[in-house]
Amino acid sequence: MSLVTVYGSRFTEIKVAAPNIETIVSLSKRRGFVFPSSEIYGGLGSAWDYGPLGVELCNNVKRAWWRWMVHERDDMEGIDSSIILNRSVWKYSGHEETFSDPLVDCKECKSRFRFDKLIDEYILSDMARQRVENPGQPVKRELPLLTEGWRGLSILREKINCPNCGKRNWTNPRSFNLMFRTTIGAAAEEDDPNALAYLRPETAQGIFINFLNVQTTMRRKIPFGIAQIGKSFRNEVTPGNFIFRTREFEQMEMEYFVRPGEDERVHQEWIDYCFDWFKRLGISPGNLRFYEQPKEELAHYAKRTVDIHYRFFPEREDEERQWDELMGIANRTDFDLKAHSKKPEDAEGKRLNPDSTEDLSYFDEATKERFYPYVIEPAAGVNRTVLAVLLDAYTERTTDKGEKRVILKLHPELAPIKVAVLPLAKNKPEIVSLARKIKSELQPSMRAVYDDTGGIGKLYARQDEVGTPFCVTVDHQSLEDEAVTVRDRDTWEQERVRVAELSEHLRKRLGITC
RNA sequence: GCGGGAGUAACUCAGUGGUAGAGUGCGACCUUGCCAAGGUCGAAGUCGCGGGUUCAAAUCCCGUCUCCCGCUCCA
Repeated sequence: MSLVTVYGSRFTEIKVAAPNIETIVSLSKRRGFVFPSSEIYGGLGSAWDYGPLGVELCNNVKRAWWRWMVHERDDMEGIDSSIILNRSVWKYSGHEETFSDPLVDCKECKSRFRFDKLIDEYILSDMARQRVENPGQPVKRELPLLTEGWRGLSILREKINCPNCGKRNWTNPRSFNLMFRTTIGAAAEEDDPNALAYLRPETAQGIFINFLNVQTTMRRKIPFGIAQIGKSFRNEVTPGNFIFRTREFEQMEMEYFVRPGEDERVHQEWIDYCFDWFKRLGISPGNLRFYEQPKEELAHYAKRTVDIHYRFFPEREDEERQWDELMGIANRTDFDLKAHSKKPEDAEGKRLNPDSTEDLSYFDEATKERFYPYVIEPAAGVNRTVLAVLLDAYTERTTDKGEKRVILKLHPELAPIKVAVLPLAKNKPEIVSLARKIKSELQPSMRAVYDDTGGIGKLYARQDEVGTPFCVTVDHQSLEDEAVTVRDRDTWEQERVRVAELSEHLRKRLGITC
């Protein structure tokens, strides 16, 4: 097939804009990617619905991840665990206790503070004061830190003034658990502790509790991983920034089980492997970076965590604040498998987990050793990935006529629509029916649409704006030479392709192999 | 939760007490046929919601919800 440039580039400038989130929100709504949820009832804070194009994009992101993470590897299995799990899962994973923020309010000025932080600050400054006042004397720590309970309450009441207004009139500390609660059983009372259940705040626990099921049924040897994609729910104190932080979100998580001692090396391998994935999705490396979480920020289960950041907020002045988390790759050690196992005992021989019926340790046949595997966890958000992909693909181009054109340079694998078939003359029935026929023939192997409402320029512009990689135009000549024009979204170059070879031609350029 | 800003058509917005508007987009038809062409016609908003003041409220007042920015927070 010969490359015939029927029509050369007609743009004078390509401006890769640094779009702010507002631009993407507007485009998303206008073109059917993302709608504000429950809009006709005034909306629901921080909830978004994916429209016809958005759901295609989401599904494509998930499919790409699954293929990269599961199908292309030899050491991976997938599962889909339920969202509501036995409450004990969250008790022993530490989420019931740790996944919450204790807050107090100043009744005078209505300011709100983290209770534990106030106490910690007071104790540290009190210790500093002792050092100054009694140099050389042993320093007395006034009270235990938060991990030992609410015993800081009297300190708060007696010694801490509101940092904002200086008064001392506190509410009781209240625990804001980030897990959504519900009750199981239609007739259960809302506050019945036996009926209490949580919506999962992470998909990981569903993997840990199935570790043995997967390992034995699939006859897996360590190292291997289990992947899962699914919804999670967190009652965030401050959600926001479009789909960046929502209370309901979708995660793509994988737990990779390794022998203790090999965890640090494998962790680093996964960090690099994951970074490559985002590059593979077409995201510019200049908008990606690594972020090593400082020790004090680490989650309760993590030994080391490295995040992959995306420059979500390029409009912010403070360079550091332009970046935020896209994916976290954590070394969770053997914390979770051990926590869910019935075997481990404390110093006095008492079982640490009296509720579990299984021991989730692994027996290595080669070395005849039994141990709890360490876990490396790459966890990414579907929604954040979609947002990053949209931001990164957004391009503005100024044509010769000075018109601004929006082009979404999505990776072909992610594009909601792969090809649009457009008749050049819609008042010629032969051309229209040929175009419709071509569209029908492409349909089974790729997402294809037909459109004839408008001049050709408008039809191209519409497809550019939603990231369709290819447009196929059918003209008078097509009726004679059985060939059509394939127009490229990024270069606007055209080539003539025989109809008989069209499907294969497009599949090749789209990278569709199956 | 506090402070500030905002909410009018699908999108971007004008409209400071007197009949609800523009551009874009959308639909139909005519004309045209390779980068948002032109023309004609059309659909679409109880001006976020509730109350109050007024002869009359998108507009003034009170309440409330939502969004944005800042504070606080963010496995």
